[in-house]
Amino acid sequence: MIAKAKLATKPRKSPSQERSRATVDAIMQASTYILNEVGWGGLNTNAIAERAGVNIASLYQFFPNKQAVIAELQRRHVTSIRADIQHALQNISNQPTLRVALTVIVEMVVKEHQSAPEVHKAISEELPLSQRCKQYDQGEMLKEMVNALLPFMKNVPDPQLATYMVGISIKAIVHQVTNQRPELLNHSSLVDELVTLMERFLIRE
Amino acid sequence: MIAKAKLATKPRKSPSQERSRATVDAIMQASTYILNEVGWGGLNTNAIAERAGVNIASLYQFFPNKQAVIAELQRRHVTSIRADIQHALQNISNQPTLRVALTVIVEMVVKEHQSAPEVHKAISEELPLSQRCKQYDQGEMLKEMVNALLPFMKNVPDPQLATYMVGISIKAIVHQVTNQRPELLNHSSLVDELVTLMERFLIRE
Amino acid sequence: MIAKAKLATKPRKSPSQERSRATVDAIMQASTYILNEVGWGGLNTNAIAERAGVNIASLYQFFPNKQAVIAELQRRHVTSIRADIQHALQNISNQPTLRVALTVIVEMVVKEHQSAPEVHKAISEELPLSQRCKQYDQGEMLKEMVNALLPFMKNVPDPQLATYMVGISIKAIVHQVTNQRPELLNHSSLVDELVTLMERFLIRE
Amino acid sequence: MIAKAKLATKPRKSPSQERSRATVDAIMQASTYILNEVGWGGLNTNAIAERAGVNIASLYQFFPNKQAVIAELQRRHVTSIRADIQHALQNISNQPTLRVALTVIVEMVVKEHQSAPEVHKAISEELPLSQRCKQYDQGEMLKEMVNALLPFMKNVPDPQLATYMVGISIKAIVHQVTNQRPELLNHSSLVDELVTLMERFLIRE
DNA sequence: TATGAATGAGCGTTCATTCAT
DNA sequence: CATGAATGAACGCTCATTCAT
Repeated sequence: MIAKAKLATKPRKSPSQERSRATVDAIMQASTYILNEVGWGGLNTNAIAERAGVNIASLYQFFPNKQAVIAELQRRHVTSIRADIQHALQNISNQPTLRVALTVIVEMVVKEHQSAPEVHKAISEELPLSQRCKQYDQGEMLKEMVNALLPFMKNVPDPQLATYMVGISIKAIVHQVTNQRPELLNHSSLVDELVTLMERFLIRE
Repeated sequence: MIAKAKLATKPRKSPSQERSRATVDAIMQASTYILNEVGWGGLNTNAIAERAGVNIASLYQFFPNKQAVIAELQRRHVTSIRADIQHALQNISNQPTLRVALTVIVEMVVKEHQSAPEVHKAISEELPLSQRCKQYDQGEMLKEMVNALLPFMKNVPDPQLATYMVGISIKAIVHQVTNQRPELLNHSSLVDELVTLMERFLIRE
Repeated sequence: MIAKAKLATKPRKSPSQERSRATVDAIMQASTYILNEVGWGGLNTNAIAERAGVNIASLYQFFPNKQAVIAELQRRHVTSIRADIQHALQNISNQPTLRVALTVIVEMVVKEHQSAPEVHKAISEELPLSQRCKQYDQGEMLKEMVNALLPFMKNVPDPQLATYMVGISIKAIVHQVTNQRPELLNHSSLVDELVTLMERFLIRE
Repeated sequence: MIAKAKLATKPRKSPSQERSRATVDAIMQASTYILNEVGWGGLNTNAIAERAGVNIASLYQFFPNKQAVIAELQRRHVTSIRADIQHALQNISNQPTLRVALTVIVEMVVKEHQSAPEVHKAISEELPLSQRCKQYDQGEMLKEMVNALLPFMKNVPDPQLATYMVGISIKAIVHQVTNQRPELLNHSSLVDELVTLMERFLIRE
């Protein structure tokens, strides 16, 4: 018997009282802990509740189902970095040179990975892609990035495509480096090289 | 109680007769099917056996546990593309220009994604990273790529790092495009642009 | 592949409400029933839960595994008779003659076998010895028995050994008689003869 | 669902050929090994066959089912010691004194435990009693023992009962000592004391 | 409302036994 | 007939979720 289901992922009620918020926070923290220490296979609602120190029935008073817990986990992470992202993107156009603009972007992505590395790692490495919130990976920033970078480009036949490629590359490289060779992030040469990779691609002379 | 365990993932018995090889093949095929149609969450040994049309106990005569089934799935995929990879890598140095060499590499990666796209997608998008075989993601090809590309580079301060970055970028972009915008692969412009991205990074004049 | 494993046998949760105590009791009762009616081979957790009228998952909320159920079964039986044993042992020294003292002991053992005969039979005949709780067979009472009987002995070269032998004999005879020829227990001659066997061994004139 | 079944326990065919005998022997040896090293819980036909180095289907050509394997194991053990037992029993009446006669019996029982200690331990400690062949525990020797010992008894009100008790005691003590304190068997005092226990019970002056 | 208890459905795995070459 | 393969029926145990106090 093979079946697939879609469930509501909205939190059941907004934690208005302090007590409630603490409970939800504990659930989020516990979920992150388990994802990192045990992995996706160990992430079950009973374990989350136990680790969080809340009763399993309480968990279900704040979340309609397991999916909602996972969704909230991602929503929180996205929210926590969205401000940074927005801020960075808006500043890009004001930068004097492409090099500076790209540096801003790269550093933003790095920051994104370092702000809550466990959460990020848990989400990006343990959650099967089918469990991911659309918003999470999907760069809404793409359009904004295109607009921001367009003025700097020279001889780029398809700016949209180029931006797409640039976005993917930056994310992928920063992600891999963060998880496989974090020591490289300390040497500025990585950021430099990343910026160079993009710069030479977007300005072709 | 939170615990993590590692199990042997080697096949239990290698099928010697043809009948059993068919059984194992059916298991592999069924696993792939389920990963694609239902996702990681629906991949359980009973479902695999049922879909494969074999008894669950037969599955366990050839695989000591579920992990081993998953591992074999990955092993087979890696094996099936390793030949192509080896061949491509050995030919790189013989290419006249960097542009041609890079094109060979990119096309190899594209081929890798297209040879068994469902398997590849299933493994790379559904399997939590902690379930992946080490060999799978690990680019042994990195060293070889460095050697092959080194003669072509100009003004690259850290060829090792550059190659690492190039490798990640190509994989990431081809992967994302394959899964999100497969129509782009038909227009040669993507490959062209990818090659351009790399070429301008490795030859800086 | 041949392997042996030891698992924790401590109860997982102690039932705090009355409802759950009833559940645990039902599980114990069902286990005893199955051991008696079907035997060790039929003692599986699903059957226990079904017979107890509780959900299988409930069973596992109070017992971490099957072993724990079996262990608890034994623990309860031991506990239920320990009081009698203690009481009897403490009274031995106060008896006027060896004959009376031995009678007390024998009657205690008989009582032990009759207090919960099904449980006792199930445990002692169906449980492979490797499944037994250490405490169960282990006579802690040996030391106490030695001390109690010592003053009565005459010409016994090794009182320790003699007590050991006496203990084994009483248990074995009562056990076998209980299970094979229970009608003998009604005739007081058996107890008499048992006492005589011991008396003549411990007082040699 | 609770059910109980009785199956035929006769070997399917007598191993006439040499090859066959070797196979059966290997199966017996493997069963004993597993019983001792893993216990009753690990004794399954697949494991037996694997350990014996024979195909599982071959096992079922010599034994109709698992019960038959177990039965044969016991039958062989009984057979291997029956000669000794018969011999000893027939000699009892010819002994000059009760003390010598009892010594013969005790030494016979000791020998029985030492002749194939693993087999004996496996059968007596791991096999649930419901798996035992009737013949095994059941002393047919009882009647013979009564007859043999009767001439020596003095003032024993119920010789039948006394013999029954004596038989149980000897077996139980030797068994326990063998398994718990084997070092005691070397000191002759144990046998001496055992004989004394019986002697003073059967001759009351 | 917070909590201990409960549960249906199902998953990973085993085992006694039979089939087919 | 010896062997690899196959299988039905369980069994131990878990998990997402709900009930009841």
